Amino acid sequence: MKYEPIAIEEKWQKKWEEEKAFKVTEDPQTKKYYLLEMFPYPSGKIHIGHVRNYTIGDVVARYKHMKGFNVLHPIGWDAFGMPAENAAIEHKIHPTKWTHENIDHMKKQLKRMGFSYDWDREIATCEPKYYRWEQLFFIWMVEKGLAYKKRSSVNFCVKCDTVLANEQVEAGLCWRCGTEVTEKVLDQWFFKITAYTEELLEYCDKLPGWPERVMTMQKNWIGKSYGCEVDFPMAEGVGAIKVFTTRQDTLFGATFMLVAAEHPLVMQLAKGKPCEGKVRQFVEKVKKQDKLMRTSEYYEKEGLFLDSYCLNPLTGKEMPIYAANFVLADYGTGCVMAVPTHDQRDFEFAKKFNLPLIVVISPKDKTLDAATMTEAYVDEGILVNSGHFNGMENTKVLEAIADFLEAQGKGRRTIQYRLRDWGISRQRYWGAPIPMVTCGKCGIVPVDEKDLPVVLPENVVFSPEGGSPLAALPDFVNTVCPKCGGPATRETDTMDTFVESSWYFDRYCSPDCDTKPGLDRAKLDYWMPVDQYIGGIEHAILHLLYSRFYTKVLRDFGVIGVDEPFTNLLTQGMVCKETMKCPEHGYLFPDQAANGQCYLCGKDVIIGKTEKMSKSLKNVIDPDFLIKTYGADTARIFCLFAAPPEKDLEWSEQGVDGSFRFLSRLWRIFDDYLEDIKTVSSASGPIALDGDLKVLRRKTHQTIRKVTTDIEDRFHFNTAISAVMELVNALYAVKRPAKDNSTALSVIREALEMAVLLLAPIVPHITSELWQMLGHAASVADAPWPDFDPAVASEEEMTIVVQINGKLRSRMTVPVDEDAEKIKADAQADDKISAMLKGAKILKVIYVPKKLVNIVVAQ
RNA sequence: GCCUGGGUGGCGGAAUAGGUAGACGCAAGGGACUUAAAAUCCCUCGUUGCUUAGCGACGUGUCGGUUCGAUUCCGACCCCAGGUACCA
Repeated sequence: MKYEPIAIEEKWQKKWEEEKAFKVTEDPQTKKYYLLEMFPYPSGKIHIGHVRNYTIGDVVARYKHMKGFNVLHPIGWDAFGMPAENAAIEHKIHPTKWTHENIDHMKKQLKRMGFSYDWDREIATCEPKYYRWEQLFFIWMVEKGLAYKKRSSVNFCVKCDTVLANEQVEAGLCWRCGTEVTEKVLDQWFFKITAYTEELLEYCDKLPGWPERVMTMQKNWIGKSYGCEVDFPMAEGVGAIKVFTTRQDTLFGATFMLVAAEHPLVMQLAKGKPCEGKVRQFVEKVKKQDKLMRTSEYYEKEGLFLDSYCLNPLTGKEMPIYAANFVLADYGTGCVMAVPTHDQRDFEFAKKFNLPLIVVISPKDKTLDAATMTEAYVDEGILVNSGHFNGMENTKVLEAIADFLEAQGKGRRTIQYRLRDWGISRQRYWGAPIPMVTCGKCGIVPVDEKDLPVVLPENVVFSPEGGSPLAALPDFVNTVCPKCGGPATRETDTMDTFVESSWYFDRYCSPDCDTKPGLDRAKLDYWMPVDQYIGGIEHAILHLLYSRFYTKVLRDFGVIGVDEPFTNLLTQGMVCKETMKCPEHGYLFPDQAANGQCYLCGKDVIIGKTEKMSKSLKNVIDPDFLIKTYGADTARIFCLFAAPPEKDLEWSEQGVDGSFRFLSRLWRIFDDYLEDIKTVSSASGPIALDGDLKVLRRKTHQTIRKVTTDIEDRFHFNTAISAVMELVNALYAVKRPAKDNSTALSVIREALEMAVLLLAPIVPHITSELWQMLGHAASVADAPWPDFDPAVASEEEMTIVVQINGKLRSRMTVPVDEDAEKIKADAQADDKISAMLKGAKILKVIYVPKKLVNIVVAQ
């Protein structure tokens, strides 16, 4: 009988669906395991990146189930977001329709992959029954001061009359019409994530199940730094410019002051002075520069003197004040003291504007001359020109200068964080409405809890020059004030989609709960936290940090009982592919660029950078062709075999044949032995064997050991699969035993059964079928994970490598329990070795147990 | 730019606590079976040299260091990828 993957897969998928095979409920008697993969945005079709992510998760879910856990493995849809709105503008299709069609299609694709989801828990974040609770939490956050409004700037295209996402800005121009992007200041809603900074930071060291690198990234993102806030009094008039610095050791060398161009202080200082007009022009120009670019080391440093001076608080010297493009308004105080001798950017600026340089840190081995310096001296050294701090090491003087500033009342120790509050306002349609109302009398008032949800209206018009569709709907905008009953207007901004993804894992625990607060505490207490979260490394900071924050907020509301949402995190690498672009028609899907030419105009396609697969870059591969040609099992094993999960993968179909061939090979050897082994039972316990049967049985148990640790300890499915391939190769190598040799056939049967059990989480369809063919009534998915017998798995001999001065010279085979001294002696007595050692002086002999002997000789 | 990772044969990768570099698979070449093809099975397969059943040199992005011994640890550099707060 031939391996027919499509028929087998459809048979088992139908059975799983009918039986709701993966439906779970709380069971206090069984240990729970909550396995979660990051839910997908319903962009249209699943791509290989999804297949990889969800296959990894499915293997772990199925493995844990076989290990006896009560496994929660849910799926849903991150259904709000910009692509739906873009589709509405470009293809005149309503986001609701577009989203639901995409969900329907992608759901079929996921089911066709055989993933073990509890589909009864499926959620879509665009449904009012989901986001109504988010609106409730929003109101509570407003009450607690955790959500507030403040002025903040956005990218804006005047022609399209719309706010642009960073992704929609291409080289400073609007992606749709090419108009230059401008800055617009709006009143926007923020979540006060900074209220939890310290706790978020503290728990970075309390989550051992997270990858070190993600924690490092989050810590750096929060960016706690210790320093001083120093007052620089204005030379004329009153007041002082406050500056945050971590380098108070260089304070005596501060010779001028830099203010971020967009800082309000800039226009205040220039006001009424001859330079006012030029300053205004400069500020406008800088606002258009990309923030990333303008702070870059290589970007032209620009500045403009504001015709004002402040005083260095320690030297009393006058410092000219400049507006500068390389200082950012939103970090620290937006003002920077410039120390040109010890900061490269300040140095370049000083040279350009011919500003004074004072050396305050001197290297130990030479003297610096400010007049002849060609670059800033940024290393450690001894303080000079720094009053009574002269002679002290700069790294040790930080505390002393901080004390001095505090004593003099000229500054104070402060802690500065890089983390900013989370701006959640979006001037878009396809998102959860913010449940607030503006009343002329009462101000900004929350919608009454009983009036939730504020449902997103359907009857909107989309156009490229649209502005916010919600703001154009009088029926939606005009309402009554919940407080005074007078006329009022609704908030027309919607929430950032990261808000939905900050609590969807809670909702999965009680997806149908329709009583306040939408989360059933008893069920959450059973399932939460997520035991294993799996998703792309690209979410290392934003999504994961926001989810951690939101969890703490919900905890403080008493809605949930955990401090952190995810106990263990696996960040899988991305599936990447080169991008393809037509000079006229923009990015192209792979099948639109056949033969290197655009399918529309025939122009040569430009091959771009290799980047993560995403719909906006169109460098996606639809896995349908894999499933159609080879079946879901091949697609699954191929994705896993290609690389370990945490590694990035540049997409290539090379090797998919090999994966299919392996499954066929497994099938064939089963088919071959099936008649002979049907009636024998699988080998178990100690059996006296020799020859290739002994080798096979040892290999079988070594494979169980290897696969178990590869999955359990490090999720390295590629090496687990290799190990099973080796076992199958060993099965092929065994001489066919006679039909009445039941001992031999029981060993064969054991090897075959173990291969099926070990592969069951990876390729569930073929293994279900083979398991059934062996005569098992129960599903392989419910079979217990096998244990190995250490006695059977152990080797009797080992290979010891013999080196001379670290170079491999010979090998020998010795019993595993051989005495160390005997091994060392035997190594030196070895024919090849003794010949090479003739006349040499042996300095020492190193024996690394079970590995090698290294004989060190005089050269 | 900044923060975080990564770089090993023709290709994907393996080497789990510093100890045999290249497991397993793909591609390629050769052979068996076949009228033939497909499928299958077997063999070879890092580079290079020599006196070629064998023996040696070189080899894990580049350069340097630590060590008896470095893909693994340290330093500098190059390249690639992710994030960079409105893609998700």
